[in-house]
Amino acid sequence: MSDANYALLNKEQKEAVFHTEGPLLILAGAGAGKTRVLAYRTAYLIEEKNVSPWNILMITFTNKAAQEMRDRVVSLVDYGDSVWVATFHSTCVRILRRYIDRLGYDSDFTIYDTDDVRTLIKQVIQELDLDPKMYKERAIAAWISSLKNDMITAEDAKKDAMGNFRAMKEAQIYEAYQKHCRQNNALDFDDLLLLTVQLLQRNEDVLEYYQQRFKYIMIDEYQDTNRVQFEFAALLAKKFGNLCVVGDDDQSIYRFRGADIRNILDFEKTFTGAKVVKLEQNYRSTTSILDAANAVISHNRGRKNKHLWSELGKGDSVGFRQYENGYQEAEEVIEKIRQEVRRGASYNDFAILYRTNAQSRAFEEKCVAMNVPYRLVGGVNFYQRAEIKDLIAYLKTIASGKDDVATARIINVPRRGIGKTTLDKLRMFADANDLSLMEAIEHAKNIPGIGRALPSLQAFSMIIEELRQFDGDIEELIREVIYVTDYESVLEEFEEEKQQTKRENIDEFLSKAHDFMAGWDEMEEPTLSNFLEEVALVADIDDLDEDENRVVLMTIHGAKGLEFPTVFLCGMEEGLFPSYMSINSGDPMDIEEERRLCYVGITRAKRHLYLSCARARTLHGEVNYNRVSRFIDEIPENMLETAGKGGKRTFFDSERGSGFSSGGSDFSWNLPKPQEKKKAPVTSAPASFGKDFTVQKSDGLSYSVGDRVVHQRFGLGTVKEIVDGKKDYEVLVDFDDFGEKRMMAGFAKLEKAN
DNA sequence: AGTCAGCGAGTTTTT
DNA sequence: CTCGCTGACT
Repeated sequence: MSDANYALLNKEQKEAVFHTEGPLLILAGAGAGKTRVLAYRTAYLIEEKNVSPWNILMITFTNKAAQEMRDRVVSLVDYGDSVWVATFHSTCVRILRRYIDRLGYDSDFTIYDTDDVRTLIKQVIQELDLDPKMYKERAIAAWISSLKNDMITAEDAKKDAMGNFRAMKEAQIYEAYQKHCRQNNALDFDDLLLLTVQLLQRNEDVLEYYQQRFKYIMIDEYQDTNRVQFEFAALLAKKFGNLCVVGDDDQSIYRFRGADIRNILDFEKTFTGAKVVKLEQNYRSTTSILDAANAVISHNRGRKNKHLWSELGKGDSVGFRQYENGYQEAEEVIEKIRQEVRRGASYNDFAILYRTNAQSRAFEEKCVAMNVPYRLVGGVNFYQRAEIKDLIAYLKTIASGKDDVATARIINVPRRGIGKTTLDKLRMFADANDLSLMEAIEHAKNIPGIGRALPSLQAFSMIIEELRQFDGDIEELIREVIYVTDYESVLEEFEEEKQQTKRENIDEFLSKAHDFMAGWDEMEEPTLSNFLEEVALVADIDDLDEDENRVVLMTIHGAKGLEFPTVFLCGMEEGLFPSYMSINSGDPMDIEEERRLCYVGITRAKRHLYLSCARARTLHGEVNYNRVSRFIDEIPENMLETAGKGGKRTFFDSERGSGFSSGGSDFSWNLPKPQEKKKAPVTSAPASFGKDFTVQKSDGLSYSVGDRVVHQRFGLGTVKEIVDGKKDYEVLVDFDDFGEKRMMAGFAKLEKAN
């Protein structure tokens, strides 16, 4: 009947699963099976305790984790898909969409990412006539975020700032920023949580409704919750008290983002009578790897005492190498991977982890050069790329027009001769008449002194109006935006290679829109604002597909919650990891956080762990000479396999037998001697890197008027007309099932049908 | 009024 | 090295 087999659980796991009533803290070490415990606990509640799936709330940090959890629960128990599994942020959005009018916002609010926030703050600083050198939007944004995380409002900040000039100015920026957000009907990430808590606090009926609905609440990664998140959970759980949190204080790595480790450390104090279960058996890693992890983390103070152990045997020793520079490090790591693949390993057995995104470049270059397929996670978030943000800004403006940040972004993209002066006038006019920027544009002819810009503004206004009338799905709408705005001309300003990347990104964006439309039956409705919301709340990690046969490159932060057979932890250098910032801050807690990060990195490895660093590293065009990281020193020497007696100096092809291997493993660190190495046979690496895409050169098309062509989405059709545009062809196709469509050849991916 | 070129400054991790 | 801004030019 049930697929949940509770006998598979160990003693502690059972304890956690069967303890359903009252507050419960599950301290789950890395790889101790917490996802399984949460999924089983949910199944148990539904099957054995007759709890309705509808009454269960599970909160995770990423959409990916939520999806995995949902899949797990669905596979275990009937009606598992009725359990509310979501991230903090999307949970809050869902609540706010329904009730935010109680706080004076419209329910079609847009969501600001960090970029939008900075743009707006910069604008506010200007408006307040403050020196941008003194007040940097980056720092102010971080400051406002941390206040919001601690539930401190602008009014509170102003009170606290009394008598302090600078603090007063900063509080004013906060206040003005918040005012603009409200005018633009926009919420930043922190608002999503903060406003939800305020909503619940101020509206007894809403609170009552959700308390009643979520009788059982579970929160994953509890060590990374901040003050608002804590408040949100505590508020919802207050009525029934069934709050189950899972976390590991040793894996708390988001203090910089406001996470408060005390949430987990003080759980028992806050929720009196809480039961605590410790999961210390690790099912992921070998003892060698766990020993190294334990050795490092034991240097931290103020942690809950626990000791991970494993039954998986000793396994290979942890390897360590110091290379001359970052390029060499990258080359040898990639070469090692190639070697292992030749011996039967798969590319997706490997992850290359590093502290900062800047380190990814060397690895990427070597992957390309050495024909190793890879997947880069992180860096600049896909949706933050300029061309994508432009298109999103168009969509936002089309959808509501209240978001001035979006409108201002695209008002002159492509160039329409609407410059700073005109923008300033528009802003003044909008401000004086209580209009949005878009509304001001629509009334441009009433603005005195608008001068030559008037025709351009009217043209812009027409374009937006036209797009608002457009009848079609989101993917088609985006194509239409590109077409009617002549977005091509924006791309053409860049050099060939960059254009290429940008086109790929736009293609990917189109296919995401397509997927969104295709998958809509699972969601409420495929509206534009739903699409924009989804787009705002995705994290890089969310679309990592572990089944893809590629080496994964990402930061250690990104790797939390994941596991790989072989992990390369690179850049183990003082100043890089731990970071320069954390060493210089003077706050020992900063170093402790770095140490926890190191612990997270180490514990991602299942079978093989290779640590490495470089003597010299080029960063922003400057060469730095770094000492070996203190974290390496914290691992007893006998636990590390270094190369030769010179140890840390040598590369892995030094002497025979001095390689990274030990314990009779079939993996070894020995490489071919340099001369053999020159032209290693090309492996079976698929010749695809990064994203898949088809290139459609604009010189010459494979089809002509009258030809039958196939479109990815619209199927078969007949080419009616081809117009030679500036750089791309504009093609008119009469599709059998969809009628006539006009499209840019570069984006349409049309193929001649036979 | 808008655009372009040259100069200076800044760079941890991200829902 | 790349982004963003200031100041000169069209």
